[in-house]
Amino acid sequence: MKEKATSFDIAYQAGVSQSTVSRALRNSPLVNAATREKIQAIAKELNYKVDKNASNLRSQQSDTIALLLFEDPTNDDSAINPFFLSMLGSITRACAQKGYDLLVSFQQASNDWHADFEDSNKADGLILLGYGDFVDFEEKLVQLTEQGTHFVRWGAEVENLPLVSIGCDNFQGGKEITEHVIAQGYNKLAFLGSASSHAPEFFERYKGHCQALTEANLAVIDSMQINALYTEDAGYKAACKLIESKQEFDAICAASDLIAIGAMRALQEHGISIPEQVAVVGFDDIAIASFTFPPLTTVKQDTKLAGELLVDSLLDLIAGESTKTTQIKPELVIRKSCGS
Amino acid sequence: MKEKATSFDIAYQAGVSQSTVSRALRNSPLVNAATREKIQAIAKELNYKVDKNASNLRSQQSDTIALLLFEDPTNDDSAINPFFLSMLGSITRACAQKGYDLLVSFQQASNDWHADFEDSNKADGLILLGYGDFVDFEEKLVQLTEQGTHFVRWGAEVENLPLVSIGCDNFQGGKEITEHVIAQGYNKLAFLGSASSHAPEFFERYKGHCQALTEANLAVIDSMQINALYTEDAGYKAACKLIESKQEFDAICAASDLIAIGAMRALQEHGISIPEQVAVVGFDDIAIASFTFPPLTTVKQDTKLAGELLVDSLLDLIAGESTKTTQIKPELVIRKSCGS
DNA sequence: CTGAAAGCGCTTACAG
DNA sequence: CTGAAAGCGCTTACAG
Repeated sequence: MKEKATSFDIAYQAGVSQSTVSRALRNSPLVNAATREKIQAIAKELNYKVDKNASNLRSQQSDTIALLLFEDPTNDDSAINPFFLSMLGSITRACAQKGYDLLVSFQQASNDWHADFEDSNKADGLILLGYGDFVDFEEKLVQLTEQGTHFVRWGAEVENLPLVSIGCDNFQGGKEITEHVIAQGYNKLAFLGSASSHAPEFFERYKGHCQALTEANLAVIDSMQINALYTEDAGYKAACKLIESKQEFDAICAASDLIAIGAMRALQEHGISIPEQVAVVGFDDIAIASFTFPPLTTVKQDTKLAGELLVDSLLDLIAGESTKTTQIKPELVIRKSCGS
Repeated sequence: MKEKATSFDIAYQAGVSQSTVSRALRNSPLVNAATREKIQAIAKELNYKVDKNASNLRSQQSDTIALLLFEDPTNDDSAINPFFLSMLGSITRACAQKGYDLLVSFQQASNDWHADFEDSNKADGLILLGYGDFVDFEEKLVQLTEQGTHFVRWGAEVENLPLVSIGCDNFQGGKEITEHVIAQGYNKLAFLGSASSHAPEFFERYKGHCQALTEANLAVIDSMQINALYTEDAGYKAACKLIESKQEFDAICAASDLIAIGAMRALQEHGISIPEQVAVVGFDDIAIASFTFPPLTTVKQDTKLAGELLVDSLLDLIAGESTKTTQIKPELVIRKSCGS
């Protein structure tokens, strides 16, 4: 391995000062065009790259964003939730487009994550992504805000907290899909998914669900809401519980696609046909949803748009401009798991 | 926002020198236990974090790995290949376990990527991931090697090149699944996927496929191999081409799950039943594979293991130790798309 | 066990 | 348009 060239080496070869090299390499208009070209040619020849550590140290910015992905700690070793994986993909792209590097890091909600990347100057700002018990989070988010850390998060809006969030209009999504289910002629609907402020997204979806029920003059029955968090397995178990409860139901609204897929598995094992006997709908529109049998009717959250909004908002924040919390419009995706 | 504390602030408060602070914070045994604790307490109170740019600059290492993901440029804006997304997930986890940060970056094969991250000292080493025209790559890989860059790549081994690669035994995988297809009673097999050194993984799978054919005394018919690269759409088109060619076939071996899924769509549109009239098998075992209809028989590449091997090998390289190219054993996953 | 000092490789006022 | 110099915040010989 050759020794790495520094700006001094280039300066020496070009017969100019190191300052001029630095300027030329950053296309400063303060430098003579001919000199600049000469310097850049030498830099290329020497395979010179600016040392990011040095330049970041000096300029106190890193052109890097850190993405903190919070994982369900119960879900220790299996695959990442496909929805977040998809978000990760779109955020990566959005960063690349803006010329930012992306540092990806998994976190447990319990960790000391709230004061790491930006404080250590490795990143100019943070994107927070992931489900998790929101109540546990809240305190740390407040702390982040107080420290003046630049960050945005994916998720439901939080009252009384000046956080910048990008999220889906979960209430509206939950309402629309429930309306669709009802319009298909089903009227004994169960909801699979937690409904508490610990999981605000699910809670909002549930509230939308209830609203649609009420507007259709259907009763909201507490025992028809069964807790389930995040995973296919949780959906499977919740559906089994529902079946065992002997309550009558002809439709399942799941708080996520993964839960819906687990519920479908439970129904199929019990010989219940979808959608003839029981309709199933999900939420997210992960890639898998179009390949289930029958294909899953669901609510699409546009991850591409979400990734772009997240990155754009964060960059605004870093630039000292103001941004606002934005909600993405959910979009009904009708396939075969609910009615014709 | 409070001013960020530096090691000098801590030194001042603790009544020691800045050198001692630096030592204490890195748990150097050279420092008195009581002093160390005092310093660490103050650091915590001040919310002090070591400035990574400064420490990296000084120590010339970053504890960061860069993951370069090469994308099929034809596939400009759609989702990332689910297989690579899954690899990304497992690499992220593996890095976290080793205490390394992960910088993720999308690249076009044509870019000047081969001399960026490590040379700019943002990362200690690189992981290269992605399909792409391998012939175009080769030259850059040679260059990387010459520069002494630490890197490992996911993919087929390359003859005559001293690269560290982690890959699947594609030949063996292609052979085994073809044997399975034949064992199910099919004997007019088509192969959907490119078969040239531009896509070495697919090529190896095809060679394994041919080997199995030959061992079963079945003829290898060139026109039964149809080019297709990476996407579901490519698989769809290739299958249509096969159907239009009027050749008789009773099984499709696809070079990847995505291609297989596209092929299934084409068959279904033509009213051909799977697996009764035509069997379909894939390669990769992406998450979607178990949800297709019928569920896809395929070859699993263990992405979790792959991610760990990739990271471990790279860290060995960075540490100056030797590593070797490793092949992961493919594993047959039998579902319903091929025989009972 | 501790401190004074050098230096990692840049960027950026400042002076010309 | 260019150069000499300071300094970003650490780590690490060196000396004690």
